[in-house]
Amino acid sequence: MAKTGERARAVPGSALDAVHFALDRSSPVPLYYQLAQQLEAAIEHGALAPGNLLGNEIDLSTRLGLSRPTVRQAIQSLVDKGLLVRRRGVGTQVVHSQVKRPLELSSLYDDLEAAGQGPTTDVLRNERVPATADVAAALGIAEGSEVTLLERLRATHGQPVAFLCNYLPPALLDLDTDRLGTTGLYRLLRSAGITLHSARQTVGARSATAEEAALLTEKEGAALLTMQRTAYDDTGRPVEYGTHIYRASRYAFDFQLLVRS
Amino acid sequence: MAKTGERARAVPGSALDAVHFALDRSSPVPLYYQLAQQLEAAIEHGALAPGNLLGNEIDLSTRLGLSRPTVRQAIQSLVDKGLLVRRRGVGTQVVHSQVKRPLELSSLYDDLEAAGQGPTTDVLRNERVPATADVAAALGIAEGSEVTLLERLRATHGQPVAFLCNYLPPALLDLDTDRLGTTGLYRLLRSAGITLHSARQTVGARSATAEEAALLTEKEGAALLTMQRTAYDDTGRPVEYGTHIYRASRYAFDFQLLVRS
DNA sequence: TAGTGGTCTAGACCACATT
DNA sequence: ATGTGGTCTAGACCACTAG
Repeated sequence: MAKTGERARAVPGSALDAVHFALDRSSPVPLYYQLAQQLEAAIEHGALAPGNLLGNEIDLSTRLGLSRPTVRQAIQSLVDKGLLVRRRGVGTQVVHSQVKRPLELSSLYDDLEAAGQGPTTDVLRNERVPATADVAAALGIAEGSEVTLLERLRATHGQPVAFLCNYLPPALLDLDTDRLGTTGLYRLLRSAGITLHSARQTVGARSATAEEAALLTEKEGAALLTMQRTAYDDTGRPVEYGTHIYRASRYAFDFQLLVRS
Repeated sequence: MAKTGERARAVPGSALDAVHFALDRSSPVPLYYQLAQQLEAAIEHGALAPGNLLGNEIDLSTRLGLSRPTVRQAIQSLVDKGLLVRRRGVGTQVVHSQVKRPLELSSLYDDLEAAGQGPTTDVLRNERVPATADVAAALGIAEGSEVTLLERLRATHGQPVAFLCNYLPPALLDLDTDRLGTTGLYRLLRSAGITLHSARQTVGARSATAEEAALLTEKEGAALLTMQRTAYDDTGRPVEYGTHIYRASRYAFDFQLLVRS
């Protein structure tokens, strides 16, 4: 029925034919994940350029020796990441922009470290205190019950950047002051087996009080960026409540949002 | 083989037996989506309390007359939303916190309206101008090419809240100044068939200049919250670039993050 | 040992967009 | 009319967790 008769179909090639995929069925890594990673790598390093079609899922699955649902699962994970777009009746293509960094629960320490700023941390306080009303509400515990209070001053190149005040539920973990001086709180939580899952944040601004100004070596009345955050683990239990203030002259939040369909 | 003989198994009931699910196979709405919505409703209105087990997926699927993959798809969508947690060998349960609002590309207009603040908008400028270097870079177009410039002052109860400056790519759409006075930009874009997909934001703070102070009826030097945002559609093409300033005394960003696994 | 979710298969039919 | 992704089925085996 094909108009071109027996001639090989001059398909666009889908830009994916040149890419070699190596799937290891004996690996404990799921096949859909292996495929997703290799697709992502192909996009990242340019083998798949923005706008390129991926080729239909049926062909892809037979070519890879996988079932269509498995291939779909791989593709879907990249769609969720914002790297691919599906269009019914058209195909799947690479998004046109270089959107890369996903949204993250920003860790100030990691942010600064990634920027090569060599962050340092002074632990000002690390002790148990009774929970005030706002802290108790945020952590979902009784007012007056004991919580860990953590006050830290973070700096880069000897210049203060932020004052961090955090509260953790009782008996969650023992925080080693020494280790807090050399790493971030979230990394410490992670290494203790606590996986953060979500957080509620409020970001605002206000003028520095005299005390805050002295602490951060700003002038009284200087603009400060403020952030309150309650973080939850994967079961939805509050893990941390913090009140942070940042020198607006030296820090800003930078993040990427993905809109929920 | 059951130790209890013919007695009905005294299963915990899974708290889901009492919930009635109405699936309409003739509806154009996918079955997995119908199920997800009804599960979410059950969680929202308390029929499924935090910590409740959902019951295993096989039973659930036979009980609903669906296949397991379909039920899994419904459950997975709620897991992605952060409402459910899966634990291998244990089961699926409702998260322990009342995390509700997902992360959204915050629309100031919608935020204020949702808060019952009855926002008003003064359109100060709505015209075509040549793109400056920063605007051109953000929108991925040539410097000097024509873009739509939009300047708006937003207020509630007669009090200014924010000054919004936005740039849109050429020929994207014609913005009706009258409609901009009564709704938000994002809603206008949406009704024009443009679906936002992701955005890159930078949030900071600074002290108000004399002009800004006058515009927002603040004192010179007052703390302002600043936001720059580039928004992209679902193909990754830039759709809007904006520079906003907010009175810190009257506004803060409030949002929820979901950590990517 | 039993039960759970995690993964995977090999099909099927439908809705939508393009030609 | 054709080709695409969107949905759905009815199984299967495995890995992990619990008692």
